[in-house]
Amino acid sequence: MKKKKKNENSSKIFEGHDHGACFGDAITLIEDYFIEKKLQLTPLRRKVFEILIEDHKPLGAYEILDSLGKAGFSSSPPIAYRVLDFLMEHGFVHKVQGLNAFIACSNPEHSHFPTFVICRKCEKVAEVSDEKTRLNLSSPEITDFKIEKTTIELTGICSTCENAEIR
Amino acid sequence: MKKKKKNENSSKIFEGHDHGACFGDAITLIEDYFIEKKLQLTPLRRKVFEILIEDHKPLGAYEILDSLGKAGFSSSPPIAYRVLDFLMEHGFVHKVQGLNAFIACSNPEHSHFPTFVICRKCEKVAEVSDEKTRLNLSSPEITDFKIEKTTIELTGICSTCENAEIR
DNA sequence: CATGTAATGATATAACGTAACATCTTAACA
DNA sequence: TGTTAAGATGTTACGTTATATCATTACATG
Ligand SMILES: [Zn+2]
Ligand SMILES: [Zn+2]
Ligand SMILES: [Zn+2]
Ligand SMILES: [Zn+2]
Repeated sequence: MKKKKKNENSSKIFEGHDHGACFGDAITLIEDYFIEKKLQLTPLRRKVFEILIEDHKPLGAYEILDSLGKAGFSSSPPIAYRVLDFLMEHGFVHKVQGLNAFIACSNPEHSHFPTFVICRKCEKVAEVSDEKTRLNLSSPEITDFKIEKTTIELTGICSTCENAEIR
Repeated sequence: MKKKKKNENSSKIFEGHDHGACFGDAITLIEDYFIEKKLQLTPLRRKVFEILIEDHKPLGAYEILDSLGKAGFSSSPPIAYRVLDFLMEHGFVHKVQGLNAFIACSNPEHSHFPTFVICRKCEKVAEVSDEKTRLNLSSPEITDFKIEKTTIELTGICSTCENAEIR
């Protein structure tokens, strides 16, 4: 199961990738994690995660509910929110606050404080590990505060969209 | 109008401050800015800003609407959202995404990418200038992206609340 | 069987936000 | 000064996002 890490040496966060491998790897990873932690990867939870990892972009709760409905599950709001909360607790899903939407984690192997880079034009979203973009939290202003969770979202325009805008 | 800057040498971001001076300074600042930019600081806009600066904490749009209603203004949703958008455009108000709430800027003199530090227990929120906490955005991952806006929110527990939790 | 616990289902409603259009005010200008 | 255009506010209606609450199912344990 040891695959080459995706985009390891790339400087382009919005590049494509081998999504088949990405999908398979992610499923394996969540299965293993759930077994190890003695959690139930129920059909509902699996389906929600699959919907997110398949689309590989942020989806609103009600979009997820639509998909769930089409797949034969209940599609009442609490269903989605409960499962999403659960998956978020365990680091397999993040919420993109600026879009009121949810996205499968691109790198659940790391315990991390992810940064999301969001193009306002093409609406692509990239998750960047905190190893790459790191807040300077050493300033004395923050020493009397214990950080439990971070929301870091960078909105702007990707080079592809910017080049398109110029002409 | 040259007052000593608030908390200049403090290491505690959740400390109190001279709110009378804070309020007065902020009003003066926004008045001057609006004159300089030939913008209308109308009664409605002034009132919304006063509500926020007075409370000095994040308020939901509907809380603001309540206050507006009590002050004799219309309290239909678009009123608040329009004025908030306007004040945000000019940097006098920020949205705290994690709370769906709005807060007066603590430091509108700077053009900045602010960081918000949010205690989940006492719900106090501090705005920290980007001069203090700065993202490392030099990583090649982000060089093909032009950042226009940042959302940086650190949620956790302040030392006061943590000490209270222990006993 | 009785009880407990985890997960899911279902209804209703709260909270947040916007589109569209009407009315009123201000600033600019002939 | 009256006309006009732009800016600001008001109003209705609606759309979207999220939660509270209670009911049901399934399965484990004593
Ligand atoms: Zn992640
Ligand atoms: Zn783009
Ligand atoms: Zn600010
Ligand atoms: Zn606190």
